[in-house]
Amino acid sequence: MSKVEKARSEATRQTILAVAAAEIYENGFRSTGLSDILSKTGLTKGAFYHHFRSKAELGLAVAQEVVDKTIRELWIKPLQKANAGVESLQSTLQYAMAANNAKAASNGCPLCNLAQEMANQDEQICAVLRSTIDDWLKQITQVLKTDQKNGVIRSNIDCEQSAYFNPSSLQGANGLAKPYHNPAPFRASMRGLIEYLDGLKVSPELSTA
Amino acid sequence: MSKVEKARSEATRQTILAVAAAEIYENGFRSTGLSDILSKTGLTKGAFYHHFRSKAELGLAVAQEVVDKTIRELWIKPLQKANAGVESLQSTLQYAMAANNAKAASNGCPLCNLAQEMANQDEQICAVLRSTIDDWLKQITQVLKTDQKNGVIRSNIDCEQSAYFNPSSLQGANGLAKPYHNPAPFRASMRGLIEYLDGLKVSPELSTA
DNA sequence: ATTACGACATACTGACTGGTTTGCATGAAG
DNA sequence: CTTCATGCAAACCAGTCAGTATGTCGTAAT
Repeated sequence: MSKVEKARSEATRQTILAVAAAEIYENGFRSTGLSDILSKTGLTKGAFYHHFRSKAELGLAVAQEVVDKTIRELWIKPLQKANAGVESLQSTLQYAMAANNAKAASNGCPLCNLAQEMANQDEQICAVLRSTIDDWLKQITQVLKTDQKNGVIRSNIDCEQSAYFNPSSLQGANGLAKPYHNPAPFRASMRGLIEYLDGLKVSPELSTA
Repeated sequence: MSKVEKARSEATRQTILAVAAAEIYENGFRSTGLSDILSKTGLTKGAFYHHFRSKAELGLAVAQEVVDKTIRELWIKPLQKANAGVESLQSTLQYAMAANNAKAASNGCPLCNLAQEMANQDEQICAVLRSTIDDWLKQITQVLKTDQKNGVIRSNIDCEQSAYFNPSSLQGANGLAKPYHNPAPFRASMRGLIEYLDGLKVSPELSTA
């Protein structure tokens, strides 16, 4: 296997992964047929089953190679810079609010979608999602504790619990908005979450006033 | 059609509805085959298609005759008693927290599940879910406004927006907990929501301290 | 030049899906 | 006692699904 061959092979695999992730994001895992993926990639079943042993394995790959990475890139990494505090957390939310549009509103959050659909169907995918969420929670907890140590947020706050509340509300904002097909409910919920975070601060200044 | 016949017919319809709702709640609409429903009811296809014209119509019926009613009974009605305020809202959340167990954690919220799965698949179901949510939001808004008028919660609170935040966070708490198969994440998120509601009050006394 | 293997394409299979058709039992109406 | 619609059962149908078996082409090592 030459380097050129290997690269081309990996490229088709990535093509399948990307298209599958997009399709699953929009219509769900179960509703996405292999035929949908194949026609959109221009590939055939032979290609698919050369790279994946089953549709379930594809789902797992999407979870750990697309969804997980997306969450880390968009939600965890921005919190990893030095001295990141509640403000950083809030700015990720502000950004998500601004970026949300009708299509994103209908589609929701890729992580949440998978979790929702596969919770009772595929334990392996659940495990992947749990590890993603766990790391997300850890990062938020650290951010809160940093601010707590710096006297930015109140000392009686349970940082772990408050950390839970963040991805939770974010998922909820996504989920509630889906049947509305527009970003308004999402944004309203997000403003609520931002206010909640304001409430954690020692001197609660309403940033959304 | 005699009264006896009519009653028996309606009974089988309700049987189908109930079993279908349970099955959909656990595994989703798409993953629930008619065969699953039929075998669990002991009925046949003939019976099913006598009462429903299609599987889609069954989904719609489940949405408006089971899910909608459940939400109203469990979440909206408790807020309709006279002088219901934030405390009433918080006690519904406390109740949900206590009632949640491993199975409920895995299954999530029936409304959220349907919304999540059908957002891009069935606009009629979306419409039903929207009307349920809308009524829910209206009721919460009224509860908040009542307390606002009574000076229980702060006057600068945007009641509509805060109302959105409630079902949203509730759905999120359900969604986040699903892949964990246990109630802990759900409860942590719910405590966060209860604290948020505490924060709306004029004199914020931490009820969860 | 030959062999061998990786990267796919083509064609096919069996299971299962939602949906239809037809038949039959029962109880009410004339 | 017959007639007839209702409520359902049983068998069947066409389409779709994931998955497989086999073939082909290009590259690369020998």
